[in-house]
Amino acid sequence: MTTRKRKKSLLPNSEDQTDGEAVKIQIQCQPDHSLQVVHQNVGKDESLSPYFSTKDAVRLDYSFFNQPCVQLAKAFLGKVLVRKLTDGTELRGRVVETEAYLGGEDKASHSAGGKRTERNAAMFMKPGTIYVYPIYGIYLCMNVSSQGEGAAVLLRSLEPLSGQDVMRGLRAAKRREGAKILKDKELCNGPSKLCQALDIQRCFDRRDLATDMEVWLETDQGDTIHAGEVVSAPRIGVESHGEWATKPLRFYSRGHPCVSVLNRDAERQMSTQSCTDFSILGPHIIE
DNA sequence: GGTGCGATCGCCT
DNA sequence: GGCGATCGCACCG
Repeated sequence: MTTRKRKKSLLPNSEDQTDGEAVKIQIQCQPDHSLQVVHQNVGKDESLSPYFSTKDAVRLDYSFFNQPCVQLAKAFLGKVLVRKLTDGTELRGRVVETEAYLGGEDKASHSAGGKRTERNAAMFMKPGTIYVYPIYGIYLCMNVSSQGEGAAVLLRSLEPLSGQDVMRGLRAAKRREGAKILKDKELCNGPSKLCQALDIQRCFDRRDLATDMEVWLETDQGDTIHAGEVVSAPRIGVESHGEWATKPLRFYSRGHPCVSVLNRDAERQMSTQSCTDFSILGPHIIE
């Protein structure tokens, strides 16, 4: 068995973003599980947009979001979340950690028991609908509804790919003066952190990730996650919900430095498991 | 690095 | 009136 070490330097840093010229950065998983950093200069006229798909990046539509919750939560891993600010700046981050909230019998879900309120209405809307809600009075979390009544996927962590300096500024605005400068891997390593870093606001609630002009999801050549690299673990912060607290409905990219909380037990268990458990594979995951 | 604790307020009962 | 799908920071080893 080989173990993969991901060096810090693999994370693109702010120097990769040059003034006035877009630089597209990808970290690609190679067939041998190694990683390759790819830089591409993208002229202004060719800047990526929802209406400009290159062979490298393609916007995902309703058909992607219209899949069962657990499957969608895994399928999100490796995809690129893009946030276009009003000044045209595009912030990009690759999804490395998600959680599935199933609704119905899932007691940890805001929509448990089919409970529908003004707050969680987006969870019952069509797959791809964004559900943004405030938590602890001061933070926001971003979910995306999936197939299934009241089911949604919580986006927990991103690997910043471009716009890191803007993200740093957005994050710093919420922190005390004199706080240490955040490293790239600290910009989006938590559900509320990614909302701050990408300027996802409350008003994004109920918007459609498949068609919105300011936020969308892309697939690119670097988004393939190998099944053996996906950790399934209990969700974070739902300890009070009995047996549902222990179900392995959190998914993250193993060994990735941007994951918010590691679960060493789950990682150890999968090391001893056969890699032939195809039941956990999403459609984009290859062996 | 890991752990413990306080902040802070909308939502729901 | 109580709680929470979190975070930052101080403290400890």
